[in-house]
Amino acid sequence: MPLPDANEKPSLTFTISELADEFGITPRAIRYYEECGFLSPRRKTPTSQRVYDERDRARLKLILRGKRFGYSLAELGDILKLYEIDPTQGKQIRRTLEYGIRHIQEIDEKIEELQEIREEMLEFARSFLEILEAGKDGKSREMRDEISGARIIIDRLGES
Amino acid sequence: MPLPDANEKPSLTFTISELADEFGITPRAIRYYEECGFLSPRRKTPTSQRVYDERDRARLKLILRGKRFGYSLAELGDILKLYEIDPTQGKQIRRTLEYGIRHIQEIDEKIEELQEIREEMLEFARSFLEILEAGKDGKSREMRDEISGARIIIDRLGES
DNA sequence: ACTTACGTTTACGTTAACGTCAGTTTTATG
DNA sequence: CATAAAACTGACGTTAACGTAAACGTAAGT
Repeated sequence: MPLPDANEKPSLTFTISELADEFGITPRAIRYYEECGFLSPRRKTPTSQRVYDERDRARLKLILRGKRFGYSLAELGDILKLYEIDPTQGKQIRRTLEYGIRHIQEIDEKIEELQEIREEMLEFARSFLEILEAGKDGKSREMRDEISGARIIIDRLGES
Repeated sequence: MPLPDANEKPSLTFTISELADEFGITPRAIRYYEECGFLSPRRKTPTSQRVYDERDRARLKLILRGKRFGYSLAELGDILKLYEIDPTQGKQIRRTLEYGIRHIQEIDEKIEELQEIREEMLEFARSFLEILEAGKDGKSREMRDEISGARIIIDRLGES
């Protein structure tokens, strides 16, 4: 008598609107990503509801993260492929690894650029603030408090 | 007799296609940004050629940089406004400064997120590489060289 | 002055990434 | 079992961000 396997993966699953709510998007968007071939949730019958598992969720998260950094869905397709390859299939392995490394280097460049932008913004805010501080004598008490509050925040931001 | 002012700013100027070439975009795109109100190059007559100066160039650079990080032109509009305000106009100053600070904090969040992604990618590449190394006995000399080359690169990427 | 390359405006075309119905079918619940 | 809530499948609509073509003016070299 085959007992029901107690070792069944408890792997949680999600409905389409659960994921949509969690990530602040619409079900339509999720279906669209499937149209593009980026997701392939299970179904009991070909017409029944989509069942998303952790893996699907992770992929969706990746997609949305990529979008926040300005990647188009087409570009994200390439990145997603990285997570699909079976490394025992020793054929395109080299290309895959190279692509992965290049991708990491791209990320490094983005980080550097962001740090430059950060410095610029900070510089801008500082000079802005200096002008404010120079003319604060004529200002109200309230205004002077605002200014010194901003000074504290900006100084703190300048430390990291 | 007014002499021609020898102190004229040598400020370099650019044509539309000079900028387009430099940044790898089309003149059409640059005109479009002007349509959106993000650029306002000088002209000798209202119908003659556009003359871009350093300031215009800087703004364009900012726009393109923003786009690379996933901002829409609409969002970039807000950021560009930051660079326009006259800080002697002590009215919306507080809002401006607050917006600037918030923007820096957003950048910090993006940097953090990128660092997380970087770690993930690196982790992925490492485990990928380990599988390769595990089965390298049966591989050709050439293949083994590839693998150890990748190992060096990935180890180096893991240090920073 | 002539040509040639570049610039300008106007206006319509295009593509990605969904939004928005409408009509139908599943799934959950009293 | 009924019925309401949620999902499904087309299919067409929309918006941002340009592309592209036509028709014309202008600046620069020969």
